[in-house]
Amino acid sequence: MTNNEYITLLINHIKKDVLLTESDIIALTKIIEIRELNKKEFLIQPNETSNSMNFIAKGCMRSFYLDEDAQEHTLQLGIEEWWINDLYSYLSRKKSRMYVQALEPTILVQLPRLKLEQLYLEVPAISHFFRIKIQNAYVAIQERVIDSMSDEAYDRYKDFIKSYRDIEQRVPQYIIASYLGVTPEFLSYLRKKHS
Amino acid sequence: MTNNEYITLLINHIKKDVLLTESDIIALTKIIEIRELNKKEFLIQPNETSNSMNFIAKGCMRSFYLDEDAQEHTLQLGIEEWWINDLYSYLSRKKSRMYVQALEPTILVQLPRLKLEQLYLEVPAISHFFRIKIQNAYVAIQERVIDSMSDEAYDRYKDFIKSYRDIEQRVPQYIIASYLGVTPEFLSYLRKKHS
DNA sequence: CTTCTTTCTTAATATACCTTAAGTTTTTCC
DNA sequence: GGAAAAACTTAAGGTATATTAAGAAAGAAG
Repeated sequence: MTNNEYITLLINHIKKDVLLTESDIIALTKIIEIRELNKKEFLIQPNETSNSMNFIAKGCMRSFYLDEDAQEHTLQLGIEEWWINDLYSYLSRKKSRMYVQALEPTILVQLPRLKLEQLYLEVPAISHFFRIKIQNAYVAIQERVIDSMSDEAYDRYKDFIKSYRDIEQRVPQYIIASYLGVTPEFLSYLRKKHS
Repeated sequence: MTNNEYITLLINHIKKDVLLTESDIIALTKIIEIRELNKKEFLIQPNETSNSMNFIAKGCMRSFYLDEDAQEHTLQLGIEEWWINDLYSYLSRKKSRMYVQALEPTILVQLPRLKLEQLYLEVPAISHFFRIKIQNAYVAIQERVIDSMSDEAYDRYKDFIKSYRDIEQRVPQYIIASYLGVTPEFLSYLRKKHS
């Protein structure tokens, strides 16, 4: 795929939620940056600040953090046409405590914050689009709090598969375990027991 | 306290984050509604839709939901000068699955959504203020996901006390237990063990 | 194709947390 | 102030999940 095709993917994605005129699209296209990541490469690391919105045009990404015992906890996963970020750092402009990492060779369509905020003034539809996205992110994370309170790990695993059907096949089990908050050994045990 | 004092409390609260002119304050005041709740009374119940932003002028509130086993899970707590809501329902305009309940006799300063959205057009500072609030809510809930992944319940309890120092004394232990995701018996055991 | 590395599984032992039940303390309300 | 209700504690026995360690399978690299 060419860069233009990646940009078209983003534009069609946005058009699912809001109307864009030709001039909106031109203004949007002007601020786009394409970023390629190798497998395992980091987009964001602790103490960096997120300065862009990142649309996955190709590949697979995750965000995670390390606890005091250096255990990984995966917070978010994404594949083609999902957004990935440390939204905390992006919104608050504070330093991230997280890693955002490519799990496969990945191509991102990026919108840098400063230019994007300028664009909001010119193209209200884009502002509206991101308001919706941030609301959805809020809803999703609240869903995650609720799911994580279901103390049966197998129920959480079923919830995970429901929300991430397409992703489950593409990421290693140990990352799913770190998303669910169990050890890989226990996830392996659960999968055997219920199959 | 009189209604005017409750309104002043809200205005001063907003002024901590954004500048308000006299005419902004007048426009804001026009849309305000005061709501009194008895102890244990519900502001929101499942299948209702949240249609206002709710500022606690006096009292103590919580939001919680019931899981399939009818267990309560407390998601948010708040006292004077905190906001309480099912922000999911408010933002998405969908039916809530949660309860929002007064834990003490409570007085809310409410801003109804339709009028508030009109006000955003007239008074950008108010729009800006709520953008900040919703970003903060996002940050807080992400914090909560991260905290809830610390699998040592006593660590979560210490985190809870750090973020809710003023609230801990005012709410029953069993609600704290339902916030932490443990049984009241186990919380009681932990408190004894670590004291 | 072969070797090295990463990921996944199995199983034994250990522990955090739950369930139940009963007793105690605190709060509510007439 | 006293009775009833609500909240808190204690303890015994049970279950879900962690830890450790070792081997098997799958993937990456030369």
